[in-house]
Amino acid sequence: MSDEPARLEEVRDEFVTQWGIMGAQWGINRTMAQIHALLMTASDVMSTDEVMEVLEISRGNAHTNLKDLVGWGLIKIVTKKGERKEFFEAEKDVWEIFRRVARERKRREIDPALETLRNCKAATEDMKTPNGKAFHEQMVQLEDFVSFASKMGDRVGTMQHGKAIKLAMKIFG
Amino acid sequence: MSDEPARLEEVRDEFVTQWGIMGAQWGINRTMAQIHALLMTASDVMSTDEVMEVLEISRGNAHTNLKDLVGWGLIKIVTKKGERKEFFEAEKDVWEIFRRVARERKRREIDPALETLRNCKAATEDMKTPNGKAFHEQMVQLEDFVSFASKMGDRVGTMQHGKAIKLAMKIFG
DNA sequence: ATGAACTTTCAGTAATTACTGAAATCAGAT
DNA sequence: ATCTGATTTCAGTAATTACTGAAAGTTCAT
Repeated sequence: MSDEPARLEEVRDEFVTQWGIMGAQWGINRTMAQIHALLMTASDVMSTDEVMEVLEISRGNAHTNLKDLVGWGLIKIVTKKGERKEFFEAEKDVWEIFRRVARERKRREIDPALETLRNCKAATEDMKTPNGKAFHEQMVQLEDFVSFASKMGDRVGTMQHGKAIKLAMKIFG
Repeated sequence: MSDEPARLEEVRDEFVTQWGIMGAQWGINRTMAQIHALLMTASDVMSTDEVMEVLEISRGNAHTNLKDLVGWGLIKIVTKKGERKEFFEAEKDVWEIFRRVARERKRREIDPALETLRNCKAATEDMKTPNGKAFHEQMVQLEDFVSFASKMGDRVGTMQHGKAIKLAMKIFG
């Protein structure tokens, strides 16, 4: 039986790899998801150089993706006193991660879709032909649904963990 | 003021384009999303050739993406009697679309992630070092959350529109 | 069996997206 | 002002993903 630290590294590697694949299936890029997985399971903050080394990626790539993760609110920059370098630390609370991803995806994906739907709805408001009316009605249906999803996103995004758990129990308990 | 059919075509084009962009931001390919948008707003079934013509894409491309959409359960093949050709028709009910997408994404993305998490959890079950314990705990947290999400997906995937509305009202009303 | 109408596959190519590495820039210490 | 240790940018390149078009396959009528 191999020693524990070595086994841990192996398992962690598997996790990082799979998280990367998963990220890629969603719209997120593989490296960004891998860095996130790495930091989520790091026992301490990491520097850009450490990330570069572990994942064997270039400085530019590491830099870009670390900053993107900061943009998503999934990791934050920490500075050590006396050190000039930046270090990174991931949010580890799962509920918090979910909230931030939900908020960000809503902002980037749902909101623009909603705008288009509203345009298309408005532009066909007054149509009289059966086709025009049918199209308009489809836009109404979509807009209703997506704006509902958007509101849910807002709700969840501001909900505390405890509240969410209670709510979940009520629904699925 | 231009005539209604022409205006409708313009608006519909905008919708198709934007739906394609949205699809691309999610993991779905642009063309597939465009075809879906096209069929969702079609007043009648469409053939492969019609789709090719409207979107100006090749036969191979149209074919592949139409079949993928069938695989997602978002459109279905209809045959007209006397005609040998296949025609396609989209599910237009928004709730039904949502259910099918939820079901499919769960199957393709959530379930495999869950398997990895369970592996990583099991592989670190017995660890004694602080790092091993911390990693294990993180896997437990993630597994709990993702399996919860998975269960939600199942629930929603089998829920009827009316039930869902009532539930939503209870939560967000 | 032959052929017409249609569907499916796939090798080659185009388009898109991600990554590298080196140069430019920045910020604090001397 | 200069140097040092770091961050940021970006032109060029690599990798990935999507698309084309033509050939092969299928199905049904004759």
